[in-house]
Amino acid sequence: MFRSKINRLLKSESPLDKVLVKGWIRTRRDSKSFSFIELNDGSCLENLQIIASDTLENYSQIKNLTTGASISVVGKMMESPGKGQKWELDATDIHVLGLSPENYPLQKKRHNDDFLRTIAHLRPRTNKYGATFRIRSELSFAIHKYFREKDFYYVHTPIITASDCEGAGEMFNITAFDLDNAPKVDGKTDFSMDFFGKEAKLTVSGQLSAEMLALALGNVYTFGPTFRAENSNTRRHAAEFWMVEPEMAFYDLFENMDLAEDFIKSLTSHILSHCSNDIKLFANFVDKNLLSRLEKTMTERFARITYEDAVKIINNSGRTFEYDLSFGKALQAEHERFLTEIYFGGPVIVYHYPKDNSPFYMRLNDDHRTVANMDILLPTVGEIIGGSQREERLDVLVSRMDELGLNQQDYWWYVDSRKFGTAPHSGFGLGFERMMMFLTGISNIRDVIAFPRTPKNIEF
RNA sequence: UCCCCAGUAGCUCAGUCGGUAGAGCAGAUGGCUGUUAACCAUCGAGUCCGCGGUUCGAGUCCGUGCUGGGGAGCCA
Repeated sequence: MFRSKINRLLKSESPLDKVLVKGWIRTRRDSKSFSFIELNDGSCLENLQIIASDTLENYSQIKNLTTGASISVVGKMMESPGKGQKWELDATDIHVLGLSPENYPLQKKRHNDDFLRTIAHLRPRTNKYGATFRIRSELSFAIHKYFREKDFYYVHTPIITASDCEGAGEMFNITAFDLDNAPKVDGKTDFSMDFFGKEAKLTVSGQLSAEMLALALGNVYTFGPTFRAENSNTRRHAAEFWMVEPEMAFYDLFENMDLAEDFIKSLTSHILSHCSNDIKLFANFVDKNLLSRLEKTMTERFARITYEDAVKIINNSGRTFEYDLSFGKALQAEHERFLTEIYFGGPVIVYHYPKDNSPFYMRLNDDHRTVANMDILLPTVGEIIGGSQREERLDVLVSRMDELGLNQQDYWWYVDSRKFGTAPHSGFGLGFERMMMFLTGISNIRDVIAFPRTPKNIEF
């Protein structure tokens, strides 16, 4: 017999004679001659109310079922005489698939996020985390849909890499050596004997590879896992996270910004229309300002200011900040929050940052002191996008690499792309989990990843 | 890595001045009831995070370690 999903059943226009559902019990209440069972199968936030009559042959067993138990139910779906739900399932047959003893950690009341993190294997069974992971799935789909409709190609870039990309960010080493017995030369590990014949790492970005594909296919994007071995202990950082990195041939910085802004608006709109019930949960219980913030993001144009103007605004704000700011200094978290949460009260694009402290691949501006890059800052989550127009001029690129002390040999193929048919191009990286945080109001990145990896945390 | 906070029943928490552990929820039993985190009664439930110290006596004070969280830095 075909198993129905609860999300489909609840949308039914008419009663159904015989349906089969399977799921987990959220709660059970007794009445005089029957028992109410709230069943959830993960297909939606809502439960299906099951009526289990005492005429069922295994009623004594059913009466002892507790929160968390899994069952299979055959019955007739009819209009519910009670308030609070349109449909209910009058069971003709209930099979118990798995019991849930009294020490089942999840109860029908609210738990806090700290505790749920310690039972990451069970928390998807709660309303909030079920909703989170359904939205995460839908957001992934929305990304592919967006780019497909714009004729971008989805490309896969290596997860194992030999170059340390931007030189920024600690990387995880990977090796096939037995670490207690690795070959050595002059006291140092001899990576020429290792699997790849040189030191290998987990990628921190697919950008350099994606550029090569953009310079062949036109517009491309990557969407995959990224790794940082930074000892970051914050609610916004994880050691393993997902990043979306579009890369577009013949785009300048401003076309790059236009795409990034449209992308964020489109994803927001997609989730609001396709996950409305799940989003309502977050609007009601997690963040009261969620809907107005998302609405504003979709309809209003993002503010755009240069880094230099940002510095002026901050210094003329009349506010005192912990860190002083002048040209050349990095915007601190407190400055970014001021811009996006207070001064503009919405998304802000800050562009043309100082050349110093910028990576070698960002295109040098004509003023020779700034580069053609941009960050997009969102209220509550901070930086969600970092992007730039890439340096396509061979001579400028090479002198920048020299300036920063990078070895050209390590990037020979990247430099090659500027020797043969070089072209202006641009791209950006969007932090997928930070987008999830923005859309749900969830304040900790550990709560938008099923099994998060952070320093000292790899339990699940 | 630095600064701050926390760790008590399966869960959420209380615990006064240092005097030997107590509520709600969950569970079990009984009652009531087309219920909505149902309700009422009864019962069982503890390595008070670990180690060391002060004290006649430590959940409580001191030191230290571990774990978790918040903020900062780094970034997406």
